[in-house]
Amino acid sequence: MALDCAHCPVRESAACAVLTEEERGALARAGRRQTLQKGETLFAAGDDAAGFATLTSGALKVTSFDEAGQERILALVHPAGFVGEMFAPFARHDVVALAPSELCIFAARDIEAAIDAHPALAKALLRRSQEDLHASRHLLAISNPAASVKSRVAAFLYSMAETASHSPCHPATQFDLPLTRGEMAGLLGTTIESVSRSLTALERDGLVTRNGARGISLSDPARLLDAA
Amino acid sequence: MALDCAHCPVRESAACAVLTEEERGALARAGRRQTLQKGETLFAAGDDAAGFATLTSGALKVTSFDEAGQERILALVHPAGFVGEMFAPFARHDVVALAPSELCIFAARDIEAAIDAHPALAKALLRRSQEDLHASRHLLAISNPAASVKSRVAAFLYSMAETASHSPCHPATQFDLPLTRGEMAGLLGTTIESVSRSLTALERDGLVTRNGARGISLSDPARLLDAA
DNA sequence: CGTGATCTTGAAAATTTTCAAATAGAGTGG
DNA sequence: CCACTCTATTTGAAAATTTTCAAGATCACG
Repeated sequence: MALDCAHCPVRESAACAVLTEEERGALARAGRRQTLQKGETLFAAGDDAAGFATLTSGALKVTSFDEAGQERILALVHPAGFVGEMFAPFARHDVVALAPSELCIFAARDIEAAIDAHPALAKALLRRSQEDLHASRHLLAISNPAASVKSRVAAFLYSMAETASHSPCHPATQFDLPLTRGEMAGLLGTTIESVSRSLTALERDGLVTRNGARGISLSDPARLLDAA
Repeated sequence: MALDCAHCPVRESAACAVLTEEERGALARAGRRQTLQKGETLFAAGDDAAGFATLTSGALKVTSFDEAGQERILALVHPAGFVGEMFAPFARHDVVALAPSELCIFAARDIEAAIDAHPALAKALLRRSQEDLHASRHLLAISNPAASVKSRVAAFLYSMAETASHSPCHPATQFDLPLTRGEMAGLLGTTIESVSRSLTALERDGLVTRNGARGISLSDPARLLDAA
């Protein structure tokens, strides 16, 4: 399906927002729209012709598998996020939909041509890449094995509260987790059971209220940050 | 001290290599050379006027501290690497020399002007940022708390063997660790003692030979990757 | 309302950390 | 050049955390 930027929910915030109408139109003609069901794979590690994509709705995970076949989630991608390994000859990680998702996908050569043709796009992608780098380092910090599982879960909940919030400075006090227990375990480097026990403990401490398996309420999100 | 690109050891590989002689000269006049002793801080978290730097020799670490004051190493920077948080209003992490180091440093506004003036520079920085992102995700994968400390140490040694090698595809079989046990622990999210015990165990398994505290020999580096 | 999947809880087993002490190394001043 | 001292590393044993294995409890949905 061709792209229709006029109705794109992330037209203000995605990297392509820096282009003029005409430039964006030209890029849009090169790309196409794709829908993914929960669990479907966008790119698989080893693909040598993987392209690039901007997520317009839904959520993705970037994952790797260790020798034992254990999945580790390396990144979450939210709407307006951009995925694809620029300058790498093939994809090094799997990218899978966490929820029903819509994307604009582009062939590698089209993105490269657009970068060369539109300096503003290169700069916008640089900005986004730096944000991804920061997010990756943040995940590295909150998944520190030296910290207890409980504090890792608490730090993750705080991050999710920030992500769920639409105001930039204040975390949301109520939201639904986009991940299963197993995915949270894969992100934090622990087990389903330990995540579950940590949530129970945080609830017992009065830091969190659970509404079903996915719903989270936080009366004072900041207190999560100094949870043991 | 002013910059002298003609004798720069990374003039072929750093981001500025994509500039013409004249462009690079102009940028060089805006920057200056700085030397750091081991342990000295280049940028500190919270600095609001942190700039940017290309490392020409030595090694740096990018670190954060958790609430308990525990250091976590988020990244290692090698020669030709570029540090500085573009698009962020202040530095979010500390950057400290692991060894005597030399750098070219630039003010934020000069780099921003150069990005706008030279599209090739924006593209080169985008490439480098993507490499940093990949390195960060690789660290996330090898420091997975779900894996045993021994396998994390083994994966780290393999990474260091790749870094130490000057041929792109084959890891070095002999090299010196640039990190103390404490720094390795901070990188892998464990303790000094556990790192030490893991090295002893890997040596007992015949995967590694130690020469003093820092020297490492690997008869078959690839075997490290499936070390339990 | 089943039914399968996801989540929670319990108790034993395993790993890792902590605390304590011994050893090895690097640098210094005699 | 050697003894000394300070730091970094290794090793040991107990304590703590986490994982594993095994059931239950809940939830989403057809």
